[in-house]
Amino acid sequence: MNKGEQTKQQVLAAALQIATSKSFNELTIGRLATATGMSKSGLFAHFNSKENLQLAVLDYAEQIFIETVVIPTKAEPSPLAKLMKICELWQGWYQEQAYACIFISAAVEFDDQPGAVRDLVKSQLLELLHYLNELVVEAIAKQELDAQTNPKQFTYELYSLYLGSQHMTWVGFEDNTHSRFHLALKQLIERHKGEKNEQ
Amino acid sequence: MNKGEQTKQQVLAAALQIATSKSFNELTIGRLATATGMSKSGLFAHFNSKENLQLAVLDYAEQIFIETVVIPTKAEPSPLAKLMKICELWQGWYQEQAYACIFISAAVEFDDQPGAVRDLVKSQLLELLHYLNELVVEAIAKQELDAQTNPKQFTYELYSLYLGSQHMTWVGFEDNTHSRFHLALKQLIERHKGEKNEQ
DNA sequence: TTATAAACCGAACGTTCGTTCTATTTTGTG
DNA sequence: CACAAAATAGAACGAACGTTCGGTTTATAA
Repeated sequence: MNKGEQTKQQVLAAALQIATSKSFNELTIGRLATATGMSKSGLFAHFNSKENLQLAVLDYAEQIFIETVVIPTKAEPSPLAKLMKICELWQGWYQEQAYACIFISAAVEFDDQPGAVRDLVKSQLLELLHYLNELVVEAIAKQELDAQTNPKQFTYELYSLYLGSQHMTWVGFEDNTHSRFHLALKQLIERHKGEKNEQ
Repeated sequence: MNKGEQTKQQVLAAALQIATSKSFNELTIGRLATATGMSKSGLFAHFNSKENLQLAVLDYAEQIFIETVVIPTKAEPSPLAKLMKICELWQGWYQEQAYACIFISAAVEFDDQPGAVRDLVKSQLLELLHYLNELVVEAIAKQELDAQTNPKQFTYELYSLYLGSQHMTWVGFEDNTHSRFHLALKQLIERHKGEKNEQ
């Protein structure tokens, strides 16, 4: 690996740290330069624009997200087990040293300003939803979930609970062990498991 | 009403417009001055600090939120009807000209920076949750909902769906009529209505 | 109507922002 | 080792930020 790529990785790691523990607005070139002990211009040369830096950070974050919560899932024996494993790893992902998942806060911060960053965040989140949905479809195929289960509806409700778990924990309507989240999740799955249920 | 209070209200209206359609970070004194046709210093004199402006905007937003989605609820005959009415009005509240509810985006923007603004947002959101929870408790008392229903758990799941509806709509996993949200809501309520259900 | 207070403006402050230059140092290669 | 290329630094830019201050206009009450 070049010297260039090497320091770029270090810069990205520091940048992700800032964007996660603070926010994307606070991820400024000057601050990042200080954090890495570089000069503003020296650091800037790696990205050539603020927008490129933001895009690179999101790519880097996705890479780590995949390593941290998607890859470990592959070992699970069945689609439903994978799904549950993701839910478990999710909490650790965002809660390491931040209040919220970086993709979600990026979505909120960029939702109103058109551009490449917004487009990337949107596609990343959509990709995750599609992956989850795929697992749900597979779980139905393997009869782990009810045949009448609407996959997208299931995915929608599952992901809503994930969103809820972050928000509620921050606001103080959930404890640190996420017990409400886990209970809701358990019931969501059981509801789509056996016999005939509503609709 | 004084001249002072009068223009202050106009300023707050413009400020809320900016904070809603753009974001709180983009609510800058210079921009707000331009939007209202005032000078920076003249406008500044009404608040004496940026933080006071932000606090004032949140208060103003809460006021409008109450007028728009809480007050109209009072006319409903029962707690459960009130609850459903709120869910209906919610969508119109945030979707007027923004992607997200201002309180939620404020929560994300300030979640990592301690101070009066963060404390206010947190208390406002918690207050809403407590109000919802109160309605659930009343609905149980009037036997509109199952006696075994855990109110806070119900509130948690209800609000998670609300969070989901915003996020999913933005990301493109929900249609404009919020059909998944409404289906999930309907099933959540029916699940806690009749006979014996899970847990 | 006149005096006083409230409201507002214009200019400037020190900072920080993203970005652009021109050097200088460091790295990798023949 | 030498030399080109890549990486980094330093200084400066125009713009925007929040804030302060002195002065001018406007509203309000006697």
